[in-house]
Amino acid sequence: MAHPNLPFNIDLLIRDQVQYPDQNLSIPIEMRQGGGPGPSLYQTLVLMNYQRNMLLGNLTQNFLGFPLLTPPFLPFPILAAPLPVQNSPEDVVAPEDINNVVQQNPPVEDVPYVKEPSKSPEKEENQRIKKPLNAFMRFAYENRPKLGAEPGTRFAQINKIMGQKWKELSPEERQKYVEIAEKEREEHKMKYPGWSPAENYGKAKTKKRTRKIIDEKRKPEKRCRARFGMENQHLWCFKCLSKKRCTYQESSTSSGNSTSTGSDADQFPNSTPKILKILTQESVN
DNA sequence: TGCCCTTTGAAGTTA
DNA sequence: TAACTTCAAAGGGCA
Repeated sequence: MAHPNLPFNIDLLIRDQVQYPDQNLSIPIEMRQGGGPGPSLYQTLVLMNYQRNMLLGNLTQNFLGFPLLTPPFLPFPILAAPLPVQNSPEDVVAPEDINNVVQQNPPVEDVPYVKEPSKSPEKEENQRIKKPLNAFMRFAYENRPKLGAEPGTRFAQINKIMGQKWKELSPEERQKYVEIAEKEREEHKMKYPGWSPAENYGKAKTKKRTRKIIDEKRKPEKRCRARFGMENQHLWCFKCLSKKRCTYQESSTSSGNSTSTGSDADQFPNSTPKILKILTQESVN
């Protein structure tokens, strides 16, 4: 049976692998078809590798019309040539010639490594195209190590210093980083045409920061510090004491038992119309 | 395990 | 067009 998406007969390939098990093909025995139902591991790997190369569009460097299998996708070197679908008998590489053919067609080394799509958030994090660094980020990236901060210094503190140093830069020095950032941005556009930073929305690890800002705008008057004052810290919730988000706020937010009967604007006096919309939607939910 | 801290700026979305 | 939102980097602290 020829696979409909393959330009060669994979079953013939497997058959040939299986027909000459004693001719030192160097294919691990566990990767040969064992006679059971379904494809063998080797067959599966061939298919996976073919699909990968189709995705990469890298079909130029191959032999007998099929890209070579290369690490890290296969734990062993390719030792047999896949066969064209409409192959004649002379097109078939005899098993004893396979190693010669492979030597004349060394595995492609410069195939870019593209990870297979994965459902895991961590792998998605590694796979997504990241935003190019802006001028300040480039400056901070290069100068953080030079700052010589003591081990254990919080990055929040380091970045405060970086922000201060950024402001202290002369226009000429700052322009240098602006130009680097612009160049990188252009290269990024060339490399990923059509990509938009919005594609990463919701994928970054720090995506919740804004929610906290919204929450603080939402009920700034209800935090323990504001409610009871610094002199009454014994009345604060433990989260406020440890400088975390106020327990009182969280409970009043989630329970929805607001005592206010006024308008949305009354409930969230410090909110902009946009934030009000978000907040009122959340209140309904 | 993953959010939080903190900075500036680019680029997107929304009103 | 202004205002707002998200995300780039870094690594320790903390729930």
